[in-house]
Amino acid sequence: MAKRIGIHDVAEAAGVSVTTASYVLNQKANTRIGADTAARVLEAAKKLSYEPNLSARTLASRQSKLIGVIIPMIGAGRQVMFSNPFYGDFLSAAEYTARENGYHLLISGTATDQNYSSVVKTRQLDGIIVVGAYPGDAIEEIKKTGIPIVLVDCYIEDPYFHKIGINDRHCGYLATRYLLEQGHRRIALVCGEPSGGGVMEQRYRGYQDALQEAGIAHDSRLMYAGAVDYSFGEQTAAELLRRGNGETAAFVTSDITALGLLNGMREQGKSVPEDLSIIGFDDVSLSWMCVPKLTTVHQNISEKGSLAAQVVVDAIHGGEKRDVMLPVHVVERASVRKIK
Amino acid sequence: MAKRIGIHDVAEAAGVSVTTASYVLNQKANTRIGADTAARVLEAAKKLSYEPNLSARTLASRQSKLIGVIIPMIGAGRQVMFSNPFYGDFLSAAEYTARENGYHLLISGTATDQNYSSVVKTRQLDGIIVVGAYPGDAIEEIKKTGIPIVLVDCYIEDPYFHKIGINDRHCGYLATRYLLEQGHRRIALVCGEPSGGGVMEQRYRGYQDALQEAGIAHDSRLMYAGAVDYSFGEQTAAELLRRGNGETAAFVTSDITALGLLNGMREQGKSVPEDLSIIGFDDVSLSWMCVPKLTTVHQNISEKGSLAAQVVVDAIHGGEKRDVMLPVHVVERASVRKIK
DNA sequence: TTATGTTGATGAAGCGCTTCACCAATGAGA
DNA sequence: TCTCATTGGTGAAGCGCTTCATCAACATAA
Repeated sequence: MAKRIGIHDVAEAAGVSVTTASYVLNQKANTRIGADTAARVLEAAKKLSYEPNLSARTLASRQSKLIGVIIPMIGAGRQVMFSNPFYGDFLSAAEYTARENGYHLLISGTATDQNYSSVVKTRQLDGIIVVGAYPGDAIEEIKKTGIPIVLVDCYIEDPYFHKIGINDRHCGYLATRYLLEQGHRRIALVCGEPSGGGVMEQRYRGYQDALQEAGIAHDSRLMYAGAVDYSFGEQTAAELLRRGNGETAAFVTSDITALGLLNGMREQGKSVPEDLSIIGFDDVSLSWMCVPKLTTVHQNISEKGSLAAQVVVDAIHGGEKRDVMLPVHVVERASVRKIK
Repeated sequence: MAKRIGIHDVAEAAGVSVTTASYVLNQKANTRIGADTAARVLEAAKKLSYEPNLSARTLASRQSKLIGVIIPMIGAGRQVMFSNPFYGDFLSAAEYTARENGYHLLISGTATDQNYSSVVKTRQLDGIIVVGAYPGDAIEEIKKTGIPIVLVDCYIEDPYFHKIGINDRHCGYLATRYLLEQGHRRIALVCGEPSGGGVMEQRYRGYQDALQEAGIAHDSRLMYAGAVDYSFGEQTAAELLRRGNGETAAFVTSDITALGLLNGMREQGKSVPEDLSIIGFDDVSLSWMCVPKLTTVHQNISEKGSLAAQVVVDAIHGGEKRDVMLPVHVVERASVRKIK
């Protein structure tokens, strides 16, 4: 383990003071350093392959260059954190963009919404990204620390937060209208808990909007609410057949659940889209990893992740309040059939 | 943003010196502090809801309580980092165990094997977990930093590294033997690049072992080597039918690829397991998220992730060299049929 | 009595970096 | 000539914590 080389060594090698080296290395603005001096420092740093000690930097500057990510709905224990591939894609993109901006991501693994504010403090997080929080969650606690917070897919009214999301209500409307356009009249809604002010509630409303527009009375017997996972979709297949309400199509508010429903139907001896048309939501990779490929509401998950990182970085640098709505569209594949 | 309270405040509140507070808070051994004094400090810390500043701690103690994770095969750009759900499960478990031990995980998102040693230095990582590295990778660089390194699913002969894995060769043998036991004779092998000394090579060998044991000559025309992803499996379905070598079964060395093959076959108008039996590898959640459910070689991914974290933590604390082989077994589901 | 431990607690020196306040030198303006 | 900016650069004080060396007080052994 070679002797760790510090800024002191760089300064010495370049024949300048530590202060000067620090200024150059940090490309500080409003600080007058001659071009040639700067070049000398940079060269020395490169030659010694100097790597700054971030702990020291953080301590002195009060900036950790670390961004926290909270995903409240992740499972307990050491179970499936990314059961929904949405998060994998999201995080991957966020990580990339954060890194490009000189930040690292600290991902909260367990249901740590409670004690996450402790991490914020101990690790001196510069900013934080929260995905899918419901009103009433413990974000308020973090808010107290005063760092920028970006809410993704959250419907929390508070000007303090930056926001990124899609128009979930409109999405629900689009998906349902698409089904209607294909001639369907009895349309099931399979979704996560549609209460509590989250995205599910919005998508549910959109579903109602479309039905209403088409002059179809809302029939609560066509609603199947439960978890946002594969199993619920699978169970719903059985339940749907048991109830026998004659649905010809289903709007499922997440691809993972849609996949469960699709496979569940097949296990029940039914086929998709012949016996039931299905439209999903998210357009995760899973949606084309099945037969038939899933028709779904596409949202650009990578873009969302990347933007979340960008917004939080900008906010850290004093950027203004952001509130972004990303575009979506229905992508037609093979799980919906047209009926005359 | 309330004034940040430090160890100084705790010490003051407890009426002791900062040193004493520090000793108590860190539960330092070999340090004589009276029980009542310790209690006072702890109480003060709790009352003030003191959270240590990890940067300061890291700087002073040279321990970051941060563990790096490198996954070399992740994609470029902001694309799919966790395209293979294996990683999600693995990381989730590793994160949990690390956290339980007072460590956080720093996950490398892009193909940073090159510059990762820079992260090791700048963030002062205490240890590192490397998944699926091939010999010749830039781990040597990191090795120079002297921190404990745990290699997961790697076949690199070097006593410096701790190792966790499964007996991939035996796994390949088990999977193939299972197929043989079900009466199959012409068995395709669909795998990632079986060269370069990685797990794929081992599984390939196991496949050969089983064939040899059964007195079946190895037929290279039954081999399909390519990427470890869904698309390759899908393509292989077409290729397999094109070649027309009469395989009745396939051993696919990863579930994600197996799923691609399974769905690909269906798209080609064939059915599984009637026209082709498939056995996968890993037993990721995807393997039961399909119809028919996938027969596969089960490995406990969560256990692997958890153990990786535990081993690196132990190593940081001076634990001895570990070299663990986790057990595996074939889990029978519905993608393999018995032929007489 | 003195020497020797033992227990409980502390002062102060950093860890490697940032940043404020300040300084020396030079040029411009009057 | 003197003053006042401007440019280029530096000294030193921390950031909040750990940890080494040291100490006071008291008990025990000789």
